Amino acid sequence: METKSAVKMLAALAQETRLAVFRQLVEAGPAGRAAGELAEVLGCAPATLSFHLKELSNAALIEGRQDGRFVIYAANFASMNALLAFMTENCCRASSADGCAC
Amino acid sequence: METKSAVKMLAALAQETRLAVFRQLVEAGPAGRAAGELAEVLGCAPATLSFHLKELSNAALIEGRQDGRFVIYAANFASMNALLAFMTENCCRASSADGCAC
DNA sequence: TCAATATTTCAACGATTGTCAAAATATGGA
DNA sequence: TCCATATTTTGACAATCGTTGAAATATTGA
Repeated sequence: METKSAVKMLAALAQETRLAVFRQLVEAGPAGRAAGELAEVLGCAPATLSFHLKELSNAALIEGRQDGRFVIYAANFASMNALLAFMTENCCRASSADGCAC
Repeated sequence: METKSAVKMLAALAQETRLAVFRQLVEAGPAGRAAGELAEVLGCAPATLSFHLKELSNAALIEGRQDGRFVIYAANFASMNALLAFMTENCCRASSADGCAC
C-alpha cells in the first residue's frame, strides 16, 4: 500500500462520526446497512452522513450498492486489512524493550 | 483504549509529514532522533516540525526528552500497539468471506 | 405520469489545520 | 556573563473540514 492511500484511510477514520459509521458497518458485516438507518442510529442530518460516507468511500474503506430506493453501505474488509498491514509494517518495525504486538 | 484517544492518534498519523516523522522514529528505535535532525531529513522548517512533534506528542505516539541542547524524540511503541489493538478489535470484528487478518 | 420516499449535491458558514517568519526560550561553552 | 546553537511559541495567513438547509436526483408504486 502506498503512503498516500494510508494517509487517506487514516484521515477517513480520524473523525468521530466516521469512525462510528465504520464500526457500525463492521458490526453489520457484508450485509451492510442503509444510509438512512446509519443517519438515524448516529443522530446526524442525512446530508452530513452522506458527506462522511463519501469520505469513507473515497478512502476505499466502504462500498455502497443501490438496493431499490436504498443505498446499502458495507465495510471493505480487505482495505482495512491492508491498512493494518501497512501500519504494522511501517510503524512497528523496531524491536523495542516494550515489545511489539505485531 | 477510549474512542477519543484513538481518533486523536489516527488524526496525528493522518498527515504525510507526521506519518513520515513517526516512521523515522520507529526506524530510529528507542534511541530516538533530535528534532533538528528530523527537520533536516524531512525538509521542513523547524517551526513546522515543532508543530507536528507537538501533535504527535499530544496523541502520546511519541515522547521527547531533553539531551543537552537537543530534544530527542522517540516513538512510544506501547501507544502504537494500543492503537493497533483498538483497530483490530473495533474495526475488524466481523467474520467476512474476505477473511480478517487479525 | 405523478406522488412519495431515500439519498446526494450545492451553497454557505464557522472552525480547524498546516505553514513559516520572527520572536522568545533553553542549554552549553567560552 | 555573554554568545552561539537548538527548539518552541506566537501571530498571521490561506486552505481544508464538518455541518446543515434547500434543491436536485433516483427509485418505487399507484
